[in-house]
Amino acid sequence: MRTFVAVVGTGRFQDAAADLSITQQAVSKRVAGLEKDLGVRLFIRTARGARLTIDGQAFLPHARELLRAAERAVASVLPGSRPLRVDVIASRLAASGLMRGFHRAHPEIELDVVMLFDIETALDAIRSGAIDASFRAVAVPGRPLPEDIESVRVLDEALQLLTGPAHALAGARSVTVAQLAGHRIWMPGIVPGTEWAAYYDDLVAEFGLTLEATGPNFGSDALLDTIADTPALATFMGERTRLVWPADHGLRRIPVTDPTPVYPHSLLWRRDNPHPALATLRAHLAATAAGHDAAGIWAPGWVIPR
Amino acid sequence: MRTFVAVVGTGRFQDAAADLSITQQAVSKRVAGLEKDLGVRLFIRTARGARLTIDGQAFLPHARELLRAAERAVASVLPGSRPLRVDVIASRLAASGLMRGFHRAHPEIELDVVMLFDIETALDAIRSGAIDASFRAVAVPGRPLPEDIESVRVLDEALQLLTGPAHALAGARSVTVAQLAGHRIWMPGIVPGTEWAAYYDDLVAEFGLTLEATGPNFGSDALLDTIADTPALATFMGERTRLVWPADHGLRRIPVTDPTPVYPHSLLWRRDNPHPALATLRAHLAATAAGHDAAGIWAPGWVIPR
DNA sequence: GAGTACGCACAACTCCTGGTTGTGTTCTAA
DNA sequence: TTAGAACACAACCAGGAGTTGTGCGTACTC
Repeated sequence: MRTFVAVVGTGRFQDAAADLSITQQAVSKRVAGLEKDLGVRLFIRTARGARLTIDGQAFLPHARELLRAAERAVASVLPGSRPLRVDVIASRLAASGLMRGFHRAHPEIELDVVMLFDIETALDAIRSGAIDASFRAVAVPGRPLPEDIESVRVLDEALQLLTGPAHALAGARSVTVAQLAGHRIWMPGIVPGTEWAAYYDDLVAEFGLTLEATGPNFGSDALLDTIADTPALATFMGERTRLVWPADHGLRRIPVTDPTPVYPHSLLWRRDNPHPALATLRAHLAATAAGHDAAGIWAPGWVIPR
Repeated sequence: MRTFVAVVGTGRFQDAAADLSITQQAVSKRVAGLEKDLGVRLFIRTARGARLTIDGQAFLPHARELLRAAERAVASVLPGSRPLRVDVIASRLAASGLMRGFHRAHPEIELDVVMLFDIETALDAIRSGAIDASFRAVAVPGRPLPEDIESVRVLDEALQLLTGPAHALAGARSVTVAQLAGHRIWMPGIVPGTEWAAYYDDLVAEFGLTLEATGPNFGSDALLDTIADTPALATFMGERTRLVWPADHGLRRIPVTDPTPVYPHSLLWRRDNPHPALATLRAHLAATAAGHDAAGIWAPGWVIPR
């Protein structure tokens, strides 16, 4: 591909060869090989150089795109000036949505999103510089943040109940936490040992709910399918989470009150991280941050107060 | 890259090797080579397979994107079900803008845009199946369209005068063709022998204008630069053509009247071309087609009437 | 807690790919 | 007609990428 683009750029096999520091014959072989693989002729050879065929013209932008993709791939792991690398909690919550919003607002900023196992892993990765920032609930019970890590609360996301149309609560405009006792709430994909699991453990302990985390996580499609079809099951979902759901299969989102459980999202980063895009991300989140009134909400006691 | 993605997919070097029909050792070597080239570790090897490192997680989407780009590149020249391939006239006219509009309306349709030399080349390419359609002014003087080629007029684009702020006509709200006599109009990049050149030849002959096509075409940036800075020069530009011009350097677009020269764009295609996207393109153009009232416009006599 | 099975890495070897040098062919311009 | 420019073909060579064979570490099992 590189050779093909080089020939297009110079218009001559010879000059491309010089650019690539190989012989003209090698260029000829490479192009011939590419043409053979593709099954089409890419250049019209003339006595004054090489012109693109129509197939070559159609192929060219794709070849350039491939080279750009290769560059971005290399850049994504290049120590030094690599893209901003942010860890988001793997859940049906809004963190990845916030990053999508940031990307829309700053499409010029190269961004890589990863999902780490839990906050301990994330903190290690932040301290080692493997990632630049992390969206998490700060912190795990009983363990304060290390002092070289900074954090700022960026979003309190209320949890809503998601039910199918045949669920007993499907018609409710809102439900209280007390009303949820006795109903089966299905939360597959919660990994024990994560701060997300700790959050729901506390929720269960405090209000006597019935959460089932059984079964493997087949992805959100399968979850929504099951919820829609099973009258006895409901699940929790962040109010900001966008569902990818074909039109309307009758799924209901029902606000939870008395109190409203909120999942507190914080951004964590290392105090001395010099990545220029990190400041942009923090500014963006500060501008779009949203919380809830302290009254009537619930969060685990170990959450750092706003 | 393919090997890397295969290992991610299976979670085990062995299984990836089976998928790729090579040995586990070869997979190990490939991954080790990639890691060496990149300078980072991509997998954490365990006794139960291989997990991605953080770098590996960041790298993965880029690797997938690269493979998709490679697939699209191959597809672009694959005989049979390749993307719709459309030729647009290389000029400061609206044809490429129309294709951008089509792409916006139908982003799911794969599209390749090429620029052929002239309408003769385009007709040959249409007949041979090398391209599916062409935006052109039909036809060259004195030569009718072959009968296996269909055409439909999709856009009459009025020409406007483009001047810098210091040009003598810069303040005019509109100019007549007669007023243009004596002014130097600069049209670099017109290739002699094309139907575009024929159009301007006719325009010059009929109204006694002074068109200068001298000098190489350094691209539209250089052209606009020169126009903005040179009081004695102006150029023609299609009314629909979008300028890529930083904010406002004082360039003026001035409608031309008495009569208004219009450049007639037609879509040409081979009657028996079965490409499904071709019908979509024709429908899109029919829906967005725009013309001018016949009164007060000018086009060369050899243009096929609407 | 020892044995075993599994999974990846290393070593040695082979072969083919991809490079080089040398030469041929074709087109163009003087 | 001839000289030069540009790409293709042929022969050759080296290194890379594959194979087989083996070793080592880890985790499951009895």
